[in-house]
Amino acid sequence: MTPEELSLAISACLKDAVAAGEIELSASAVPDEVRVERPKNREHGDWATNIALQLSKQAGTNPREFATILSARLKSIDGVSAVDIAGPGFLNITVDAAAAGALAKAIVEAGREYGTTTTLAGHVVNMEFVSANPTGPLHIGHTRWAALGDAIARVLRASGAEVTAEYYINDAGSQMNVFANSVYSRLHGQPVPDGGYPGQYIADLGHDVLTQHPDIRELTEVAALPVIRAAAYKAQMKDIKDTLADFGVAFDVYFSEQELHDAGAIENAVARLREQGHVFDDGGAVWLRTTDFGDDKDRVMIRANGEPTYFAADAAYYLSKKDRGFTEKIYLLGADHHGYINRLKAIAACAGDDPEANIEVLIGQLVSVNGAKLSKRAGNIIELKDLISWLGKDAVRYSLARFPADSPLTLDPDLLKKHSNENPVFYVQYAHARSRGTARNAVAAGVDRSAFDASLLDHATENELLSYLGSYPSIVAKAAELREPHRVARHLEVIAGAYHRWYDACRVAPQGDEAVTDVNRTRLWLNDATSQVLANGLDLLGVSAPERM
RNA sequence: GCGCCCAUAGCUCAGCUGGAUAGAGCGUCUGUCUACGGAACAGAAGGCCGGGGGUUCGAAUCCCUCUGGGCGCACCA
Repeated sequence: MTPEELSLAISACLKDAVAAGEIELSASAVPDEVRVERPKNREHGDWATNIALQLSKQAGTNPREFATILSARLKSIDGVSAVDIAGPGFLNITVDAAAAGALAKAIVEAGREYGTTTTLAGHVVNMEFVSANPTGPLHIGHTRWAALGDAIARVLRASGAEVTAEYYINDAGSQMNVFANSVYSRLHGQPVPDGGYPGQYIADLGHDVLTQHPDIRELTEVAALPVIRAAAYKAQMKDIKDTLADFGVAFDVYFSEQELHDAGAIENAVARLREQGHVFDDGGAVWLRTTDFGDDKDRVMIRANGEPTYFAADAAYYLSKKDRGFTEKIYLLGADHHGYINRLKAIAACAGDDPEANIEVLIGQLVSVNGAKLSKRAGNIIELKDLISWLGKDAVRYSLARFPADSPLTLDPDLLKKHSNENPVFYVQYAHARSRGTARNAVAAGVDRSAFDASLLDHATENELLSYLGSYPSIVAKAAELREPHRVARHLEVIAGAYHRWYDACRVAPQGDEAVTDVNRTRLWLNDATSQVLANGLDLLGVSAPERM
């Protein structure tokens, strides 16, 4: 019995009680699923619900009386062995071992599908993240969004959503000229101009350009710059894509801002928004009246000099997403961009969309290193490439994915550089490796999965492990709904802990020359079910599940 | 000045949107140890959940306020 099945059954009992007139409630007040949770205290049964406390007031009765009526019906649920009323009106439910244990077999049979749901079926999502400017390598500041955004995309897909992961390349602005100028200067052995890009990588890019265009230094500045700009951009973009690939992050679409300009999408966007009645002219500039939709001030789209603003490109880009059929556009931005939320939402509203439903801006706090913010001047910029080579992809991804985006994160570079066991990723990965090792040993000792008797999984540690495996799908669904993949990571740590305790208490393989029994065979099912859940969960975080460590 | 985010164990952080005695990892201390790989397990110490009010059966969680941090307020990109 899974917690989902139990919660559905409880809801059915509630509806029956209402229909029978035992409880006075309107039908709409009865939830379709009654949340059950795992009590911290083992004496409080396997599952507990506070539904009586929540609904008794509406029902015009007191919680304990409500609980008493409901518990009489809950006892008749197949697989429920006891129902107790505790404290102010908690219902503590105990499930018999056979009903709980059946889950082990179900998980193994579901395989990679276990944990996937259809809770977000029908959602067509555009998930934009990273979108780092192509003027330099990815660094630790981008790493959080890469790890988080990719995990969110995976969790959404696991919940049935259709997700396109997208990277917006800001390849149009004046920054690209600054970028080209910087490379040009380094090519000629000159210091980069004021406001240019410092850093060794600029010189390295210069070398790249030089190998492709050996005579580049002979050209005049005017002739050389466009060539440099194109070649350096290409090389830098390749570097970014390679790094992301090493990090296990795959984008479905790399979207070029320049192509928006070239296709006339900016003018088109202005015209469309004007049609909607939200564009006005003032002081020679063209404005979008974003204040109609909660922005602090109206935004310029076309400057008085005729040049479009970055904001205009944003609007055109939004319309592109809309035209491509995405009902939900998710933006993952750093906290330094939180001022964009209102104007992005206003764009959606001006385009005739519902800013509540069709656009979602997720803001993540910036990563700091030893309390200092990251800056080129402070010299504490750490490239993603370096992080991966120091720690490995798995440790980096896991340690960033196990925290919610809105928690400020402080990293210690010394700790980062040493490959330490302090990272819980090893705890989880080890649990997986250990379960695989256990299976290998069991098979070698003649244990197979030819028999399964769920009632034999009656040890306290088995009860605990089964309950955590059982709540895994709802954790994934919750993670998708809230865009919080860290919930999956935390739950994996809980499962790993329960597995290690079970491992210590219950052997799978027979000891010495003992005969193989159904206890061994049934435990192998549970062992393999745990491997499966850990592997499925780690995959959602983009972390590997090793057979050996 | 206005706005958004944050404050929980010595450190890094969870806390399932209001539930039972606030948790984990690391660090410190003590055990398990002829072992299906110990990267493990059991236990101890460590907390006025930043301060103060409020809401109710019940608050780390919701509301108000103060304090202390981070970030943002362009015809830049």
